Amino acid sequence: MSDLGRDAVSSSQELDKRFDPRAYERAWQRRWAESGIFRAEAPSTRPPFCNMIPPPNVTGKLHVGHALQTALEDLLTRWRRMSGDNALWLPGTDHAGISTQLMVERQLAAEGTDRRTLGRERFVERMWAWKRQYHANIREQLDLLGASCDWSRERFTLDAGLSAAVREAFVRLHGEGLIYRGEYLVNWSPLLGTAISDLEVETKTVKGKLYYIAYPLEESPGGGEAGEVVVATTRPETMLGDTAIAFHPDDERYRHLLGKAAVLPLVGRRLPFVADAAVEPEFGTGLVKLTPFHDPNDFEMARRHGLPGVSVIDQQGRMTAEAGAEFAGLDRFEARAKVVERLRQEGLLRKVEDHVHNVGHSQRSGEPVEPLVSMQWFCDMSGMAPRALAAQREGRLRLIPESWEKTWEHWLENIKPWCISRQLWWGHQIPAWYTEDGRCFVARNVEEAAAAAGTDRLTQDPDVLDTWFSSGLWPFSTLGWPQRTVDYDTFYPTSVLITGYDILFFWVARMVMLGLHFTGEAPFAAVHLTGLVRDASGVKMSKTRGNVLDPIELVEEYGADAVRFTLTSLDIPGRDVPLNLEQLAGYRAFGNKIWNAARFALGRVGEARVEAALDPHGLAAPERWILSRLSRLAADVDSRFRAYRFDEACNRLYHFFWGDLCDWYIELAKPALSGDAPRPRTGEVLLGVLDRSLRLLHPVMPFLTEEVWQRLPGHEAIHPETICLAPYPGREESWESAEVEADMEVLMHVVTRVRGLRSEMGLPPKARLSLHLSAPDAAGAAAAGDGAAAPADARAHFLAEHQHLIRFLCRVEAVSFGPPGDGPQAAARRDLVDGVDIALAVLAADRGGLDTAERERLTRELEKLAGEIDRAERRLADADFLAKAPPAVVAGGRTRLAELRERQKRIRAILDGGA
RNA sequence: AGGCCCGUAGCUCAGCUGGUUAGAGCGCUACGUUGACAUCGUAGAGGUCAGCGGUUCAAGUCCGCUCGGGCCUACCA
Repeated sequence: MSDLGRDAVSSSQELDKRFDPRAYERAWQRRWAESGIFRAEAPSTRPPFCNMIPPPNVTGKLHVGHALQTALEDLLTRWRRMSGDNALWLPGTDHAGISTQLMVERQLAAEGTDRRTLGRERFVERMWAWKRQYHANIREQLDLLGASCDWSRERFTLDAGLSAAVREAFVRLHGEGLIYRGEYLVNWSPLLGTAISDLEVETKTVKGKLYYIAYPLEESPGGGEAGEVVVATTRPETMLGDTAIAFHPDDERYRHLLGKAAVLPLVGRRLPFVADAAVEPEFGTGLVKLTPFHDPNDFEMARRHGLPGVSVIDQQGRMTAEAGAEFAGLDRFEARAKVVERLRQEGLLRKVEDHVHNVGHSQRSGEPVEPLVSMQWFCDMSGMAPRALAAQREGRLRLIPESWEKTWEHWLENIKPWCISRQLWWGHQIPAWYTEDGRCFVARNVEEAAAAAGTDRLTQDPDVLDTWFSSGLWPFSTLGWPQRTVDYDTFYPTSVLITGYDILFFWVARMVMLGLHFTGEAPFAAVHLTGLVRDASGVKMSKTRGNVLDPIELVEEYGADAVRFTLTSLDIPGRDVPLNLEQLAGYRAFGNKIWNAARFALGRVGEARVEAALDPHGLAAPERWILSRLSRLAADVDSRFRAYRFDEACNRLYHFFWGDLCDWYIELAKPALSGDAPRPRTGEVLLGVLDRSLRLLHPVMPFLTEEVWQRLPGHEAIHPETICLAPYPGREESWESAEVEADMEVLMHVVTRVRGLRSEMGLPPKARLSLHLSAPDAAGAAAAGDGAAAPADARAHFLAEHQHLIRFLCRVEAVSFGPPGDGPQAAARRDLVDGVDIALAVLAADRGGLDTAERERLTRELEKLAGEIDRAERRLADADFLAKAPPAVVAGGRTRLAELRERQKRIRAILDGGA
């Protein structure tokens, strides 16, 4: 395949004293890419694992949210690849219609031109040039993050294959009557000059006014006095398009108006009264003016009552000729002021109130959306939604975390037609052609349309499709659909999708619906929804706030591995991701720790080599302990990965490496490695543990682990070339021993307590100490504890056997064993931990008195103990507790109480004696 | 209006199916350059787990309510 493993990236075989991710990250990414090790097989006999990148927009650079998703997707892919799966992570980008077009239009504006001047063809060329440039940036950024994508399968939503898939999907849906064209009220963005879907409308709470306007009643035929009615509105300019007035059918105040009419001020149109339950009697005056063509509610009501509508606002947000000569051409907000002014002149403005209400804004361009009637293409989702719901309910599609299920259900149960046409130039042009006499033919291409139309004098529909239409096909269009390709057969349906919850409806739901519709299967078995990345204080990142962090700058400063580890460990289900720099620095320090632990090991393991198998027989306790811990770690990591709890997996990896391996095992190994107290195969175990730790860490920290692993003598026995393809370590039951772990735990607790005593006594650094240990404890609690714990004398034996380790770790001059009374009488301090009696003696010359600070501390300790003893006693005196709690819990309580009492006694003795 | 999430140490957050003494990282304090690491080591201070009530022998952990914060969905013009 390649010469990947032949020599490490840096020429020297030894690890540099300085840890610097920049020295190797880029180089490894390059080597991996060149070697082709991330290319998936098709067909393959290995189990498939596939995840599709949520295609980033080709609008520019990746943000931290992308980095989070990349870290998780790469983690899963690397983990499954090492576990032997045929892993495919398919990369690609999205043409992102509106956003990309806006970027290029901004560029054109800076050059003093615009797209209309350029013309459609040249504009689209320009768009492609942009795409090529930014696409390269995105590839580069994914590389820097260590993404192990299969670039040979890269896709772009506008490339030929995907475009064919889009046309196929459109034609089929149209044939099934699910895509149709019609004139309806849509959300219109005057600034963008296009219709947008419901999802692209953002509701904002704004302070506005509520205008009360008097509408004179039509004079009755008999010539009786007419009077007036008052309606309330937030948008007076729309009155020019009113065609009726409505009230609630039960509203006694207005019932008599049924069959009558009012006269629209300024216009003179006759407005009939209608009764409709949608009217809220409590709001305003209980009378609603109906403007069917500029308000969704009114549109519905007008339809129910067979009322016409008048378009008074055009696609630029200006008043139309139908609004009357006085207003035609005015901007909608100018028109508002003018209408109000005119009403005031006419004496018809009764009242103006401040009013806080919700107004739909265009998500991309920010201005208030204008509901208006226009000819658009729609996709009817009402048949697809129930299938998507069923897939989730029946477990064919898992949402992780599950808390999203209700939201998912709510949206799908209230699905509305999807407006899929956009009045833009960048995107998939709608595959519909019109004859000169206006007939419409939907087809895969113009030839097909011409054949159907019987003429080639055809014009293609100028509109393009909503970006989300093509991305909705992503999981299968990228694999060659509608062709039945080998890739499709090998990888579809895919394994998992990782994306942000903000596009659950935009993208995930549509992929599921379209996937089920076209392929009969949910496009992925699980969706892991990540939170939104926020800044350190939990505030959403935004350019205007200036709190945006660029993932690539973070990689430069902290290294990709630290960025990945940080983001991964912050992926807590159902929570957003607060990113702070201290944390990044902390995980970079973790990298440093790994680096230095490896340096230590490489310098000390002698002739040992990494072995594929490690036999625990004949090993001493510290070696058996670390192997036991390692096996449990591997089991934990596996279960946490499977549960999508990457945060927990990271925490366990971190604490194993730093705590178990560095803080304890390496320290325990030092005396053995330096020849002071040799033990069997210490070097082999240290190297073996390091090898497996690196492999376990690799999916999270690919660069560092590869760089270090390549230096381990004998690593070729695990994989000849790269850690990326080395087997992922699993549980090793023969390594596990609860007994050894329990014994070692006592030893470690004793060591920690002795260090504590030493520090509490405020001794000079060079103070010479001797330690006397005894077990069973003098309290004679007779509590040998539960079955798992060793009998006390065996425990003493174990400690005695490992006294050289205790001496080394506690840095005491001498350790002795025996009944408590045998200890040095000059014992300055005594304590009890895990049933082991500790007596620490100091040479008189090194010892000062019991100072005030220590006296205070001990007094506080005594108070705390008293409280705990009290609680434990009361609990053990409770008959209900004794009767109902499991025996193990009761026994545990007794042991603990005995130990608490004993500690209390000792501390009292110290306070009395040390005076 | 409906739904979801959150309120645990100074900060950012863990705490799985309820079980002894509530954890981590960072920050803080004291001490320490022993031959992997000062991007370090050892020890330490710091929490009435938002509040109230309930279930239970036992509740950050389960249930209800209240308060506070965030988000999503929604056609009161």
